[in-house]
This record gives sequence, structure tokens and C-alpha cells, in this order.
Amino acid sequence: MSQRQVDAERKPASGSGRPGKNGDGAERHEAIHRSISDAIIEHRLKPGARLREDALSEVFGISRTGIRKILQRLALEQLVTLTPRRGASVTRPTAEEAKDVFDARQMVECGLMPEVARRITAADLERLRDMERRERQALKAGEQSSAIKLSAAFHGELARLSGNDTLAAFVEQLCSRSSLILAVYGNAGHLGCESHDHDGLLRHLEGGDGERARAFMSRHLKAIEASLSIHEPEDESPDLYEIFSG
Amino acid sequence: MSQRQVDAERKPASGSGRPGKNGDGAERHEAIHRSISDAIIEHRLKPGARLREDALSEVFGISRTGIRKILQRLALEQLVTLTPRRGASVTRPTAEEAKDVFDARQMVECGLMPEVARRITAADLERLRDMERRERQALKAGEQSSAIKLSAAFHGELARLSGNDTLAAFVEQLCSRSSLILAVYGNAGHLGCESHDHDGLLRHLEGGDGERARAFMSRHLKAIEASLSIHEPEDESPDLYEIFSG
DNA sequence: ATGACGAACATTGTATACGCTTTTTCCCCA
DNA sequence: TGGGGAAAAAGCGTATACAATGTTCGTCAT
Repeated sequence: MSQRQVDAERKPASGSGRPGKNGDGAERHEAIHRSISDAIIEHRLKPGARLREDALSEVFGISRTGIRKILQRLALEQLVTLTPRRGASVTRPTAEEAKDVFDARQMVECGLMPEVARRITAADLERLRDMERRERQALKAGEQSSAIKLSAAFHGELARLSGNDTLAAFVEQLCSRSSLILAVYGNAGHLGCESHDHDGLLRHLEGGDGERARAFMSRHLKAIEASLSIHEPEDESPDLYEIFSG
Repeated sequence: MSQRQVDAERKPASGSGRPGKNGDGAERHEAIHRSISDAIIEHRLKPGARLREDALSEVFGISRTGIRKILQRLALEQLVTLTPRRGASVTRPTAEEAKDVFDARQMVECGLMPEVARRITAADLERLRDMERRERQALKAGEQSSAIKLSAAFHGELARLSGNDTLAAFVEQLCSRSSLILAVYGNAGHLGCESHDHDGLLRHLEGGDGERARAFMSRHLKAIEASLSIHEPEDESPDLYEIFSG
């Protein structure tokens, strides 16, 4: 009765190409997905937080069926972990996963830079500079949540410019996971992406120098990774079988 | 009553580490997923084929709920396409998607080769040679279905050896999609992967020469892509809005 | 004969209900 | 007072039922 509902960012009515009849209530699911996803990326839901189906279904005003569907998609994207009879929780990346994610970003994002430098247009540069500006403002205003999300969006948008949707989607997924990694292994205080880094990257791209951009991106990612303190926290569930019966 | 069910490859009972109690009936879902996935990869379900929920739920003996879950996962993996009120069908990749997939494979699989060459062990080589042998046998026996699946498994296994699970999972997904692409754009007669190619690749890896292996893989993938006849079939659903109101 | 309208059918979308597993709480006993 | 066990509660897994929508086939009018 009195539970407050959330409206998950109302979208501009019809997003599809067709003008007249708008199809579906499935856009609702999309909105809820983004809503939860954003909350995780912005660290408003911290790693380890439990996501009970009942609670979510009440909050968003749909039944558990729809929530389960969204939760499963988030699990496929590695943002939440689904433990068999225990339900969903925000993923707590291991040190190994963190290394894998940054290695993958190193390979893909750097590899994409030459093609991006070749295809980038003035309008693209304008949009990216705007994003970079907003990111810097958020950082200066102390809004870490926004800054993290904007940084991930920046890297994602950059990857989109390559024209390869498959790789771009992969990069976006890696960026989301990176945000989780920052939440676990990042030192509070200085965020991963220093904004002047993004600015420098844009200058290389503007000059059309793909190789320089690639090298810059490589240093950028290495710097982020180096700023983490990746030490496996004391093992919360030690494998007693291995310890004693081994 | 009289519908034949399928048992989707019974697994060896308890896969988990713990000896006694086995967890879940969720392994059933995994098995069904693999069953459908294999059917698509082996071209026993051709692109465009419709996958009705009722039919699948009868065949596998579970309710539509479980089938929907599996279908959605397959959609995330790009093996099936979910059209809003029309249901699921095997994805028919576009020419652009095909290009994206092969570009992605070029970047990731080639990039992985040096690390694989560094880490590969004698036991790994043994296993891969065995896979290559079986693939060649299947090809000789004219069993295209098996050959395609074995080829994809070979590339996936290779990626696993890099130790990076994230990238390995991505490669496996790309290989599955490649199988779909072969189904649409491949010329009947000669399959993509000539088996001697895989043999040569293994020789380079055995020698520990990562750079040679990378170059070989690059040529290998280019050869597969070149063997395709990528011509967009006559547009089945032209965008009338763009044509007329444009 | 052909095309359009309408009704019956087929198929997906969503919610709710029930059963089972896990967890928690409370009481009793040592 | 602390620990163990049983009962209750909470939460997830699955199935089924109902509603909405798309499709197909038949009929009627031109």
C-alpha cells in the first residue's frame, strides 16, 4: 500500500524508428535493468549486497517473474552473482577476475584505437569533449558516483566509434565490471580515470594519430590498474577440505 | 502422453567438488542449453528456424518457464533472436555482423597466441592434437555437423589456455556465432577450417614461437573469411519508411 | 474472382500460487 | 549460561493459469 515505487527514468515515449504505435511494455524492463545496472556501477549498491526478488518486485511494481528475468541478464553480464538457492547479490570480483578484465581491456581498447582515429568525425569529438567536461566537473564537485559512470560511458562511446558493435558491447561490459573492481580494490580518494588522461587521448585522436592514441590508452589503463591495491581479502570461506584432509 | 522426450545428454551425476549431496536440478537447464546450442552450432537448426516455447517445453519435459529462461540466455549469446510478440528464432546474422565477428576474432584470438605459446604444456598439446585428429576424421567421414562443432571447440580450448577466462568466454561466443555465419554465407562443399591449418598452428605453438603462431592464426582466420560469399540476400523486409518518406 | 473485414486459433507476456530448501529463532536441556 | 535441536519463517524454483496480441482462415461484398 504505502511502499514507494520508483519510475526508473521515464524515457521519451517511443524510442523505436516507427513513429505511430509504440510496441511494448518491454521497455519497462529495459529501464529497470538500466536502473539497477546504474546503481551498481555508481556504487550505490556495493559488492556483496543482496538483491532479494520480493523487495525488487515491490520497489519497481512488477512481479517476480520480470525481476528474475532482469537478474539473470545482469548475471550474464557478470554484474550480479546468482547463488543457487541463495538468490542474487552484487558480484564481488576476485583478484584474478580483475586482472583478466584489465588484460582484456588492454587488448581490445588499445587495439581499437587506430580504427577509431581513422573514423572519428568532428561531431564525435565534440560529443566526447562534452562528456569529458561533464566528467571533470563531477570529479571536481566530489560526485564520485557520477564520475565513475561518466568515465565508463566515455570508454564505451569511444569503442562504439570503431563501428564494430560486437567489440563495442564487449568493451562496455568490461567497463561495467571495472567499476565493480574499483569499488572493491580501489583506494578511496583518487578515482581511476584522471580526467586529463581522457583529454590527452582526445588530442591524439583529433590529430588522427592512431598509434599514439593506442600507446596513450595503454598507459592510461596501466595507470588505473596500478592505482588499485589488489590483495585478496582474507579468505572468507577457506576450503577446509583442502586444508585438513589434504 | 505419447510425445517422445529427449534426455539432453545425461551428465555424470555430481559435478561439484563436494562428494556427498549433489545440489541442483539446475544442471538440467545447463544440459538443455547445451543441447539447443549444439543443435544450432551443428546446423541441425538452421538460421531463421522458429523455436516455439510450447514445442520445446514438450520435447524437454519442463515447463515454459524454464524454456524461456534458456531462450533468453541464448538470445544474450546472439544465437537466437527474440522478436517481441513473435517468439524466438535462430539468428540469421547480417553481413555486417559477420564482418564484426571476424574482425573481433582477428583481434582477440591473434592477440592471445603469444601468451598461449608461453603457457602451453605437453598435456595441453596432447589434448589439442587429439581434438584436431577427431576433427579431421569427422571431415573425412563427411560429417560436417561434428566437424563444425569440433572446430569451434578447438578454437575455444586454445583460448582457454591463455588463462584469461573473460577473453576465453568471449572467444567461445564468437566461435559459436561464426558457426552461424558459416551456415548462412558459407559455400557448401568446403568448410571453413581446413584441418591442416590447425595442425600447422599446433606446430608453431609446440615450438614456443608465439609470433609465428599469431601470424598463422591471422592467415587462418582471413582464409576462413575469404571463403565466405558475403552478399546480403535480397532485402526481405526493406525499410519502406526510408524508401518512401525519405 | 478478388479483396477486405471479422472471428477463431495459436502463441507469447505476465502474474500468482505452491513446494522445497535454507535460515533464523526460540526453547529446552546439560 | 551455553549449546543443540526443532519449529517457524523467509526466500527461491517451478508450474500453471489468465490476459493480450499476432496470425490465419473463412465469408461476404463488390
